Amino acid sequence: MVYKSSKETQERKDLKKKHIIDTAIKVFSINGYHGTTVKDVVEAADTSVGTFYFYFKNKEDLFETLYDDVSEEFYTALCNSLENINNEIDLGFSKAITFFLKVIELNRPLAKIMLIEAVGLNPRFERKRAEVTQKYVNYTAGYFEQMKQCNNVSIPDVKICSLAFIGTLYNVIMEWLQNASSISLTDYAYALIIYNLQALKIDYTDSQVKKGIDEILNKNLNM
Amino acid sequence: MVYKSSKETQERKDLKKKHIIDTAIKVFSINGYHGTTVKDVVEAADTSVGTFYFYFKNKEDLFETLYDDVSEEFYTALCNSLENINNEIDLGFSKAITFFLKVIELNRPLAKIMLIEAVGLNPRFERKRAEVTQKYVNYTAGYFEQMKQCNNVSIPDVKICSLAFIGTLYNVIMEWLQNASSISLTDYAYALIIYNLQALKIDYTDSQVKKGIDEILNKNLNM
Amino acid sequence: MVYKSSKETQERKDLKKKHIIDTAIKVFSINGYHGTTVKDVVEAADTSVGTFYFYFKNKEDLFETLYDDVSEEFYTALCNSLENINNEIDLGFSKAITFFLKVIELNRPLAKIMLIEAVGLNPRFERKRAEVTQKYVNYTAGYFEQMKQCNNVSIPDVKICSLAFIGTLYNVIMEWLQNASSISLTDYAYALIIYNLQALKIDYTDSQVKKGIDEILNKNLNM
Amino acid sequence: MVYKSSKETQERKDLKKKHIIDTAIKVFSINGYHGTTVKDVVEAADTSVGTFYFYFKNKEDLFETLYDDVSEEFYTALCNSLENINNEIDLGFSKAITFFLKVIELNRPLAKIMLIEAVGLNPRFERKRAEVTQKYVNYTAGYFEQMKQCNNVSIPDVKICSLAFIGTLYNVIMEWLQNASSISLTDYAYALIIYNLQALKIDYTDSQVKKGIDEILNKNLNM
DNA sequence: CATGAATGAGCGTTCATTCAT
DNA sequence: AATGAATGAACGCTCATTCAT
Repeated sequence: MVYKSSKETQERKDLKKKHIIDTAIKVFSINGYHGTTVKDVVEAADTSVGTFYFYFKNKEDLFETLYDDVSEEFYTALCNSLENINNEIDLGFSKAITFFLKVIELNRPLAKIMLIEAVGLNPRFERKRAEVTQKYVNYTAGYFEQMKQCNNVSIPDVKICSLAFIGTLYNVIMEWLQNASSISLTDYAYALIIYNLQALKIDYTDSQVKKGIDEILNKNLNM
Repeated sequence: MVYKSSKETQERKDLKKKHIIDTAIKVFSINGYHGTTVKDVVEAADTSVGTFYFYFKNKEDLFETLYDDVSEEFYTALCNSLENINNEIDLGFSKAITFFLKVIELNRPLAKIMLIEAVGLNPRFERKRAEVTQKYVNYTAGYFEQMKQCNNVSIPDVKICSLAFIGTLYNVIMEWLQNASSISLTDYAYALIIYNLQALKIDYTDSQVKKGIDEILNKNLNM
Repeated sequence: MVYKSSKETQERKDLKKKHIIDTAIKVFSINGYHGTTVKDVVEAADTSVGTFYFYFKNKEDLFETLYDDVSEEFYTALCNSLENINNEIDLGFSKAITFFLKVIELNRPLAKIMLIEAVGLNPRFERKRAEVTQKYVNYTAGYFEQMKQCNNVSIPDVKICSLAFIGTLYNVIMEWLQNASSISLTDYAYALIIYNLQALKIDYTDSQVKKGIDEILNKNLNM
Repeated sequence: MVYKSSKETQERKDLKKKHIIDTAIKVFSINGYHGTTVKDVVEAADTSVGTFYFYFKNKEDLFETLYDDVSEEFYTALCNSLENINNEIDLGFSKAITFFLKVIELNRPLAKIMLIEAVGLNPRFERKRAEVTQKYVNYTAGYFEQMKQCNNVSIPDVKICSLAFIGTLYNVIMEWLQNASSISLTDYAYALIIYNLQALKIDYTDSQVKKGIDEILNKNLNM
C-alpha cells in the first residue's frame, strides 16, 4: 500500500495540494463556503474533481486544512507581534497591534475566511472554530498574566480581558472587511491602541504610541 | 370580498406565522441555517410545506424576517439599557451592560442566530447583516459622542471606540455561546464593565459598579 | 340535493361562470395553459379559489368548457359564412373565407386558445380536440359533397380536400397569430381565396372575388 | 489536460447523448412534454438523473435540442424532395409530396413531437417554433418564386401560397397522427397532390401524378 | 354561495462523491 | 496520479385541490 514515492514526487504532490488550497482560499472568500462547489474550486485550480478527491477526503476536509493553515498563519503573526514587547510596554503594544492589523490588511481573503466564512458552517466545525479562537485567547491571556505580575496594570479577570481585547480587534476588522477596501485598516490603529491601553490601564505617552505605529508602517512586510 | 380578512382570521394568521418563526429560531439555532431543511421547520412547527410557503416566500425569506425580528428585539434591549444612564455614569454604564448581558442570557437561541448562524450565509445577506451591525454601532456612537461633550472621557475616535466596545461584548458572548451553558453570562459582567470604563477613561468607583450589577441581577426581566 | 334556486340566482350563477370563463380566455391566451395557475385566473376574475371549484370540477374542466364555448362560436361562424353561398359560388366562397378571417381577427385570444394553447395539452384532451376538428372538417366536407354534385368542380376525395382547405386557413391564421398583430388578417384573404378556388377548380372571376371581400370588409360585425 | 477528450470518449459521449434524445422522443411522443418527467426519460434510457443533467442544461434544453434535431431532419427531407423537380413539374411535384409524406409516415413519433407536442409549450418556445416554421415556409416560397418566373402558374402572393401549401400538408398529417395508424399516410397523397397542383394552376396529367406517387412508394427509403 | 388557509404529492434540479479508465 | 462521466440522495419549491368557517 505504501508506494515508493521519491522525494521529488512528494514535493510535487505537496505543491499541488498547496496550489489547490491557495486557489480555494480565493474562491471561498468570494463565494462563501456554501456558495462554492467542488467544481468551482477545481476549475479555478485548473485540475479535475478526481484529483481533488485524491488530495482531500471531501469538501469539508479541504476547508478544514485550509482553515488550519490560515489560522496558523495568523496565530504566528499574533505571536510575533507580541513577542517584541519588552519593558517599553506602550511602544511594544502599539507596534503589536499595528503589526497585526497590517498582516490582516495584506491578507484580506484569508481574514474573510477566518472571520466570516468559517462561522456558522455546521455544529461540528463550530466546535473546531471555538477551539482555535480559544488558542488565541489563551495566548493573549498568558501575556496579560505576565504583564499583571510585572507591571502596574488593571486586569480583574485575565480571561475576560483577553476576550474583550480580541473582540475589539475582531469588530474593527469585521467592519473593514464588510465595507469598501479603499480605506486602510491601519488607519484604525491609533484609536484601537488607545482604547485597549486605557482599558488595561497601561501607562502610555501619545508620542510612544505614534512612534510604534510609524515604525511598523514604514517597515516592509513579507508574507 | 373581504369576509375572511376579519380581525379574527387575521389574528390567527399572525399567530401561525409567529409560531413558525418561533419554531424556526429553535431549529436554526440547533442545526444552523444550511443544516436545517424546510421540512425540518414545518415538522417541528406541526404544519405543512404548503402552509410554510403560504406565509413565506422561501427559506431565506423566513430567515430574513426572523433575523429582523431578533435584531429588532436586541436593538430595543440595547437602547433601553443605555437610556437609563444619567449623571452617575459609572452606575448607569454598569447597569446597561449587565442588563444587555442578561437579555442575551435569557435568549440564547436568538443570540446564536444573530451572532453565529447569520454569519457567512451568502454575500447578499452578509450585506444586510453589515447594515444591521452598523445600526448598533451608530447608536452607541451617538451615545459616546454625547458623553464626549459633557464629561471627562477619552475617546479619540467615536466610531472606532464604538466598534471596539461592541467587540468586547460580542466576543465575550461568543465564548459563552460556544461553551457549556452552565455558566451565567452575567458572571462576566464585572470584568467587562471595568475593561470598558477604563478604556473610555470614565471615572468610577468599584462600589458603584457592583451596585449597578446587583440592581439589575435582582430585578425581574420579562421579555 | 336539489336546492330551490330561483331563476334569478340561477342567472347570477350563469353570469359568474361566464365571467370566469371570459377572464380565463384572456389569461390562458397570454400565459398558456400550463403557464396559468388557478390562482392567476381567480385573481384576474376578482374571485376566490373556493368559488372557482364551485363552478368547475378542476382546471381541466374549465379549459374544456372554455374550449367548447370557443369552438362552438367559431363553428357557428364557419357555418354562417358558408350558408350564404348560393349559385354565385365564387362570390359566396370569397365572402365566406373573408368573413371567417374577419371573425378570427376580431377574436385573437380565442383563436390563440383554439389553435395553440389547446394543442398538445395531454393525450386525453388531444382526442377531444381531434373530434372537434373532425366536426369542422365534416361540415366542410358536406358542403364540398354538395358542390361536387351540382357544379363543375374537381374534388377527388372530399375528406382530404376538406382537410387541405381547412389547413390553408389554419396555417395562414397561425402565421398571423405568431407575428405582430399590426397586419390585418383579412389582407391575406385574396391570395387565400384564389388558392382554394383554383384548388377546387371553381370557375371564378377576379372581380367577383374582390367584390365578395369588399362586401364583408365594409359590413359591421358584432360578436 | 486533455487526456479524456480522446476521440473514443468523445464518441461514447455523443452516443450517450444521442441515446437519451432518441429515448426522449419516444417518451415525449407518448406522454407529451408536460406529461413526461425527467425521471421518466432517464428510466426509459436506463441512466440516472445526474447523467441527464450532465448532458443537458434542463428539461427544456433536452426538448429544444431534440426539436432542433427533428426539425432539421424534416427540413432536409423537404429540401431533398423538392430539389428533384425538373421541367416535368407535375411528376416532380407529385414525387416531392409523396416523398415527404413517406418520410413522415416512417417517423411518426418525430412528427407527433414537431406538430403536436411542441405547440403551446410556453411563450418562449412558441417564438422558436414560429421561426422554424418560417424557415420551411421561406424555402417553399423560394421555390414557388422560381416556378412563377419560369412557368405558367398562378400565384398571386408567394408567401400566402406557401403558407397555404404547407397548411394542406400539415392538416392531413395531423388527421393521420390523431387517428388510428392503420391507414397509410401516403394513401392521401393523390388527393393532396391534385389539390395543390390545381391551386397553383400547374398543368398536369393524371398519369404523371400517379407515376410520381408510384415511383416513390416502390423506392426504398433509408433514414 | 363565498372564502382563502391548509395540504402534500410530486416536480425539476443540484452537487458531493465514486470509480472505471 | 489524473481524469471526468456517472450516480442518486436530497433539496427547495409549486400548485391543484380540499374543507372548515
